[in-house]
Amino acid sequence: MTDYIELLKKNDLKATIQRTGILKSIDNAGHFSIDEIYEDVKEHYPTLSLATIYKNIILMIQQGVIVEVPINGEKSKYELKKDDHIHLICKSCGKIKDKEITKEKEQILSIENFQITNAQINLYGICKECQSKI
Amino acid sequence: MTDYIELLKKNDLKATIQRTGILKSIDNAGHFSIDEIYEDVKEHYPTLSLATIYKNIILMIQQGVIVEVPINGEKSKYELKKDDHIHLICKSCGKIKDKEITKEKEQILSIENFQITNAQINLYGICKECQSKI
DNA sequence: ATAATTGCAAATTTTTTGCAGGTTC
DNA sequence: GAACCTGCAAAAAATTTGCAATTAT
Repeated sequence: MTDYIELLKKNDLKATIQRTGILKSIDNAGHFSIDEIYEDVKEHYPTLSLATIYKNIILMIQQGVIVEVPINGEKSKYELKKDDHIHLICKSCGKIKDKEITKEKEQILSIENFQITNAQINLYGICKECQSKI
Repeated sequence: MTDYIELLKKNDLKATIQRTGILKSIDNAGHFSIDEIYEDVKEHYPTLSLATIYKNIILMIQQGVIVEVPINGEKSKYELKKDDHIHLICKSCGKIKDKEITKEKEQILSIENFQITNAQINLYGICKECQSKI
């Protein structure tokens, strides 16, 4: 259970209840879109406005607290920043699972003459659960 | 030089001049956003409307002619569909380069219990040219 | 106390839609 | 000739902005 107040302050952002709420929501879900965050946080905090979410998503990305996860054909989702990892995106149920990037894989991805700062790897397909539903 | 008329027909789409124009524009540029396509095609075809581009991008993705390339913090770009490959996206100049995924790399990316249909790999960083500009 | 943040409403931007006229096969 | 496509204008959806009141440090 992350301390969101600490996380915000560490990144030069004031710890408002809206921000901790947004972070908690994203963290619980793993990956959440703006609208999903809005619906979720509003439950506990009905006065929250969409504008506040938009402003804060931008800020928190700038400060490196969260990261955008663009998804084909959908609105982007957001996740807490952590080490680069692979997203397994199920085209059937829509769930997103994280998978660690091993040293081996990292090695393979490295490329001459290009200084990589961060990787974004989305693998689209059918997850185990959906495979067995056939 | 691809035959866009053939490409469209093969994928059950009528070969209109707007569609071949859009495809040519994307193909020349490698990766283009809706707005970039619009500005580009309008040069030769001033009556083209944005609505037509939107409609056709959706259709051509459905038919597998083109593919969406989502970019962090920007509007998506689109490219002609081809074998999965890596996008090297320079954070300094914005240029996108394609890099082939070899069979061995593909092997290594494969994951148990997940049936991959397509991969989307974006590596963000600084390209060779921008590195030497320092 | 100060500077930053919120939430509202309005403005802007982006995307979608309906439809009459035109085009492709 | 039938089915499909285009471009327009209008509608809807998504995002940004300005500002007065509130809140965090």
